Amino acid sequence: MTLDTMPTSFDHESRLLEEDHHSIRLWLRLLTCTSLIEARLRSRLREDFGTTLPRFDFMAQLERAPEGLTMGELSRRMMVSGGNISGIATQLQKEGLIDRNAVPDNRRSVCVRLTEKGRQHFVAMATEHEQWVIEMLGHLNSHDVDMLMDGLKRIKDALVQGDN
Amino acid sequence: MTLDTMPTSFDHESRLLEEDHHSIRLWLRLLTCTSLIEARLRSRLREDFGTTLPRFDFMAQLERAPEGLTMGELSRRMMVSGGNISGIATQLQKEGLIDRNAVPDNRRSVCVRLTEKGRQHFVAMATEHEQWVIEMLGHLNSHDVDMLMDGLKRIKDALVQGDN
DNA sequence: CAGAAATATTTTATATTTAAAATGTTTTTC
DNA sequence: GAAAAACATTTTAAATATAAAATATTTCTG
Repeated sequence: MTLDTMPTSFDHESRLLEEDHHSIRLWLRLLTCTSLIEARLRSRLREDFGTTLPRFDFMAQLERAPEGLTMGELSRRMMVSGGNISGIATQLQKEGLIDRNAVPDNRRSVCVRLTEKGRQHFVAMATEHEQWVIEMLGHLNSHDVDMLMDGLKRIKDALVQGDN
Repeated sequence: MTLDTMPTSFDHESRLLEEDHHSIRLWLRLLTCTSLIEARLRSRLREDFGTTLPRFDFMAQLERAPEGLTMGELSRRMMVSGGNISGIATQLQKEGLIDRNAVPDNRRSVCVRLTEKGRQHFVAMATEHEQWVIEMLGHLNSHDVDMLMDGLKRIKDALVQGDN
């Protein structure tokens, strides 16, 4: 390295260090917001409905797919392990909120659907759930929401893009 | 309700419904981004260092507080239960990465600190960890980062403000 | 200052989560 | 078409998480 390149090099270095911290700080703030919201939803679901967030999310996925989903598809959409899905499904089935059926053309797969009882149960919870989220995020003006949606989309796209 | 107020009322109604969905969609996107980042950090920590995210976070809190932290303070900062903190501390202490000392003026409290071995171990991990976060978020330009930091701060402040 | 209330941590019991192994099924490859 | 590879789910074992009870200490209150 020559003397006249050093300042430039240093400049890059310090700019890089700043960006490093920006990334970390953004990540920590993202994590804090998510944890705070999650904790509140979790305790409300427990208090008001005696259920858990994973169970609610499981049912939410099924409600959006009336024709049902395979265990693997649920695992991917909820971004949790297959074993986890398996455990939650066993519980919900025991309580008569979902059913598991064979898939005609693939005997490895299992198709999970909400039962009518499960659907009704979910709709009651979802109404409240939506209000809780609005209580927490509804104060943002549409400009802020759009900015956040946009920035987060950029993060999400980059993450699912460069997948590893 | 008179006929001439109906359109306005309907308008409010539909605008409200839209905002509802905006809140839910924002929350889901926030959760997706956090889950994706968390999953990747988790697997890298396991692959490269044979450790877990909670243990890393525990040590990260201590590294930022060289004078040490009480168990309760750790619990609050990490936003997890005291029992959880207690369990992780037992592990890390067994491995010689932290120590627990009495607090002079309050015999109920325990002061946890990184040992020198723990500090060195953490610094090695943190260097890599920072790079992983930069890989995931470093592509954002400073304008996007500022917007996100700002919007997230607004969310965070509202959450810790109206605490329940 | 004695009893009550609050605080800090640990322990216990239970549930959730993950990774990895096990099992069974389907597809690919040679 | 048989063996190998890939896929889908379940089971298992270990770590993590919570709430609630237990223990010990400190502060408050009358």
